[in-house]
Amino acid sequence: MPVAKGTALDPAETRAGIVRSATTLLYQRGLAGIGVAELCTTMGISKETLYRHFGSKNGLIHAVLTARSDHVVRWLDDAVKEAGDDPDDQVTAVFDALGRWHAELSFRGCAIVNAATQQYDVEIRALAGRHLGRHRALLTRIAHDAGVRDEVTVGKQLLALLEGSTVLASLGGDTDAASVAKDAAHALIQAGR
Amino acid sequence: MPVAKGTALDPAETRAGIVRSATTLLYQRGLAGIGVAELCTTMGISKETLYRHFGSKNGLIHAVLTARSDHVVRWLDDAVKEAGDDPDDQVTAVFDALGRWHAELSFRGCAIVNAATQQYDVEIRALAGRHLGRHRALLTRIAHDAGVRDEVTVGKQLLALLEGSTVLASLGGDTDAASVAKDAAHALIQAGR
DNA sequence: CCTAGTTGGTACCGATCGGTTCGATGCAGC
DNA sequence: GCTGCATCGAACCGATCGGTACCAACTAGG
Repeated sequence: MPVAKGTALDPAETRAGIVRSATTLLYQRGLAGIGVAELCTTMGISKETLYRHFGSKNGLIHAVLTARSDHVVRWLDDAVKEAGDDPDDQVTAVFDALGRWHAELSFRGCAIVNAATQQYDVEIRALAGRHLGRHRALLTRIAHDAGVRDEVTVGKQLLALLEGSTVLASLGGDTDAASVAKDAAHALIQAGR
Repeated sequence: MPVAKGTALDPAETRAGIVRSATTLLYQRGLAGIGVAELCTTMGISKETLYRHFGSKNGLIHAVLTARSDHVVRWLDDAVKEAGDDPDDQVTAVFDALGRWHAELSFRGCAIVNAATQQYDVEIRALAGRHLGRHRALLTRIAHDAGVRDEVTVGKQLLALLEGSTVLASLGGDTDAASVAKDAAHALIQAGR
C-alpha cells in the first residue's frame, strides 16, 4: 500500500504499513532476492523513510519476522478457539487451517523457517526457535487436554508433522500433505493415551 | 582439498574435487552467503577453472545438489540395508541415522531443502521435489513391507516426520527430534496395519 | 624435447548491493 | 501565515557481486 507524499503524518502508521507490505515482498522473493531500492519503489516509500524507521535492511527483516510470528500464532490460536473445547476437534482445526494455507497460490512455506534458512543470522535463528516453541506450546497443551500420557513427546511429534507437511506441501508437491498429517496426528494422540 | 598447480591433469577428477569441496562451503555459508571469488580461493582453484567446468555459479550449485541428493539417498539406503529384512528394524535404522546426522556439529538442516528455500529457482525446486520423492519411495516401500493397509499415506506421514524432525533439530534446538520422530513412525505403522 | 591441454593467479568489467545525504514538497499545530 | 516534522525523489558512495580475458606454469603423450 503506497503512502502518498505528505498525507500520512503518523509515523507509527507509516511503519506498520511498511511492515505489512514488506512482509509479502520478502516472503515471495526471499530475503536476499529483493534489494532495498526495489523494495522501496515497490512499496512507494523512499529509502530515507525506511532507514529512519528500521535502521538497516536487517532491522526491517527483524521487524517483519517478529510481526509475522505474532500473526501466525494468533491465526492458529483463533482456529483452535473456533473449534471448541474438544481436543480432537482442535487438532482437526489446526491441520485443516494448515491445509487451507498450503493451498494458497502464494504459499512458499513458513516465512520464518525460510528466513532462518536463507540467512545465517543468530538473531533470526533465535526468533525461529521461539516461533517453533510457541507452536509446540499450543500443540503440547492440546495433547495434554487430549489425555495422552506423555504430552511433551506428543507435542513434539505433532510439531514435526506440522513443519514436515509444510515442507512437503512447499517443495514436494503434496497437495494433501496437511490432510495426511492430520490423520497421523489423530493416530498419534490415540496411540499415546 | 586444494589441487596443486599443474599436477592434476584429469579434468573429471578436478571437477569431482571441486564438487566435493564446494558442497561443504555452500552448505555451511548458504548459496548466496559465499561469493565465487572466496569460493575459489578457499578451494584453491582459479575462477577460470570453475567457469570452464560449470559455466556459472548456478551450474556449480546444480552439480553440487545433484551429487548431494545421490549421496544422501545412498546413505539412507545403506542404513536400511544394514538393518536387515525386518521393516520395523529398517524404520529404526532410518531415524537413528537421522539422529546421528542431527547431532553433528556442522548440521544445518537438509542441504537440498535449504537450497530450494534460499534461492527461488525452478530447477532447484524441481530437484528438491525429486529428492523428497526418492525418500518417500524408500519409506513407502518400508511401510508396504511392514504390512500397513495404505502404504502411500503412511509413506507420506513418515516423510513428514523425517523432514519435520530435521527442521526441529536445525532451528528448534530439539536434540532428540529424530528419536521422538522414530517413536511416532513406529506408532503410525502399528496403527496402520 | 616439443606440443597440446589443464591449471592458478591476477587484473579487469559492468551491474548491483546496502547505506547516506540533500533539497523539494506538503501536512499539522500554533 | 509561519514553523516543525515526515516524507519523496534522486544523486551519490564504497564494496562486492558474477563473469571474462590473458598469461605463466605445469604435466602428459608423442
